[in-house]
Amino acid sequence: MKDFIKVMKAVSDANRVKILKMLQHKIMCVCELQAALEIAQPTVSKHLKILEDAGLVNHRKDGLWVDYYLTDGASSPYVANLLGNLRHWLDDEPGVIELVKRLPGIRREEVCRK
Amino acid sequence: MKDFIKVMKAVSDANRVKILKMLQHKIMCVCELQAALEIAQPTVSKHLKILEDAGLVNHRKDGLWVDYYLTDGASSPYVANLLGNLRHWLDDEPGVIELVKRLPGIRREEVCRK
DNA sequence: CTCATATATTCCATTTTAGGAATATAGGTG
DNA sequence: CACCTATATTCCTAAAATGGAATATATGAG
Repeated sequence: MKDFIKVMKAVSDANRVKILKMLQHKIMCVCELQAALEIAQPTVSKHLKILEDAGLVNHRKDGLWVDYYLTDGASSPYVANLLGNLRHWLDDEPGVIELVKRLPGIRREEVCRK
Repeated sequence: MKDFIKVMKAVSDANRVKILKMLQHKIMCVCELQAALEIAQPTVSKHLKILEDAGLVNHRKDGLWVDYYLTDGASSPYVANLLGNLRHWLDDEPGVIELVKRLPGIRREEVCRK
């Protein structure tokens, strides 16, 4: 029950859902996600931690960057089902369309390093 | 997005999930659900309202009682998918097993009318 | 109409959650 | 080593969620 609720809570926030939808298109580091969502960096990190604790994303270090990507859903049927359905769910959501459209223009070399 | 999140939030609470699992077995009125969950009646009513707003349950009046039952999931693919999967998900959860086992003994004629 | 019962709503307290500013940590460069 | 940058963590505040007591509403009985 706790695992189930942890996963459901993880996808009960618009910014976290947007993160999942973006990661469907490409692996992204924290600063790229931050630039896309236009929220503070610590907020992004905390959302990513919640998603990771739920088994929805994983991370891999690449020098200074930390790349986040969707898991294969092996941690639970809840995760597998959600990640599977989210591949098409919300694709026609205006906020998601807008985000995805801007994704190609968000590259870490330009977005970070202020 | 708002619809999706409303559904996910609705199933992000253990008592609400338990209500859904019980309604898989039989239509129940508020006082039966209250007796099963052992929480205050207003709390049950509020949980039911959240589930109904999300499209997961409906209600029908039967005299003084108000019977709640699972919807057919027609309100959204999120609801349809969740109700479908919840038919088997969490079936081996101790808390759910215990609840379901006690269901036959919870009848409105005995449980209410104090 | 009066009374009793099942449910819904209001109000309040406690807890949880989301967000950001400030700070700490980790890894890279010189 | 010192310094810079990306990320994580801590601390704090505001908003939202949960739960119950008190109250309101609705339906049925007499």
